[in-house]
Amino acid sequence: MKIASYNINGIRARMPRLVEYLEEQKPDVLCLQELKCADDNLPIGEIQAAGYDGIWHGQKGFNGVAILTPGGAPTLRCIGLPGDPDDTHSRYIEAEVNGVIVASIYLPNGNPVGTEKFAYKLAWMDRLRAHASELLAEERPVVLAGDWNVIPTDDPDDVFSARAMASDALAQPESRQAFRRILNLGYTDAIRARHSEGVMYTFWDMKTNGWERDAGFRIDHLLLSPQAADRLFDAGVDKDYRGRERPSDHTPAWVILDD
DNA sequence: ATGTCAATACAATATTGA
Repeated sequence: MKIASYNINGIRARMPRLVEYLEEQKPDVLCLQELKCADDNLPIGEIQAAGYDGIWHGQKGFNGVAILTPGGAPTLRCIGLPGDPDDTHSRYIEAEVNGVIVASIYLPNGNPVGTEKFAYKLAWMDRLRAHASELLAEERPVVLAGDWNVIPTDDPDDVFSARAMASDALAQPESRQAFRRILNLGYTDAIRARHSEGVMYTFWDMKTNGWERDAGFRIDHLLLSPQAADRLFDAGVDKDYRGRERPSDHTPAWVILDD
């Protein structure tokens, strides 16, 4: 069972990349982030024409998450992260697919540090930790997949330049601690479980010509509950989609679980 | 290294968010 996560950065603008990914990689589950699209404007017909269906939580202009599966939509478990009824951002959707609980997460970016945006990021991560803890109590396979907007370490295998990112919300000690606190509940970072060393970037900035310089970092993660980690067969990053025509600034990351 | 890109409001360019 291949479960992939792809920050698509505008689903309507990226439909060629999305359809190509579905047809070439044939994921059993694809978690999408940054749809930048209202619910009614999602091009579900083209997705269905590619043999997939889905559930989604869109938003006009920015944010938006979805979970796609072949041969019919997955079973929806929840839309929106519990814990703050006033949160209007579409950043969380959760489904069940073949006995596996799968979440598509678009964690707040949090820049610039020191503003309400950074506070929102940390508060959102607190809520995510609380929910992740409740999911663990179910003692079932859980995959928390998405754009976590956290560079886990200063290791060159995680970030092209720790110095360049030192004042960025993605690399702050508070962001990293909040990420570790979720891991420390008992989740496994699937990419590093399978590749303890090696460059595994998932994002290259468009502003700074990051792709051409290989100035990337690792912010798309799939966290596995113990029951999912028991079944971890492989994990990786489909790097070449970042180099294609009109790409997203992210590239997909994935896990394969034993059936 | 202050650059690119998508979406929106608006109606050719500016703003927002990343």
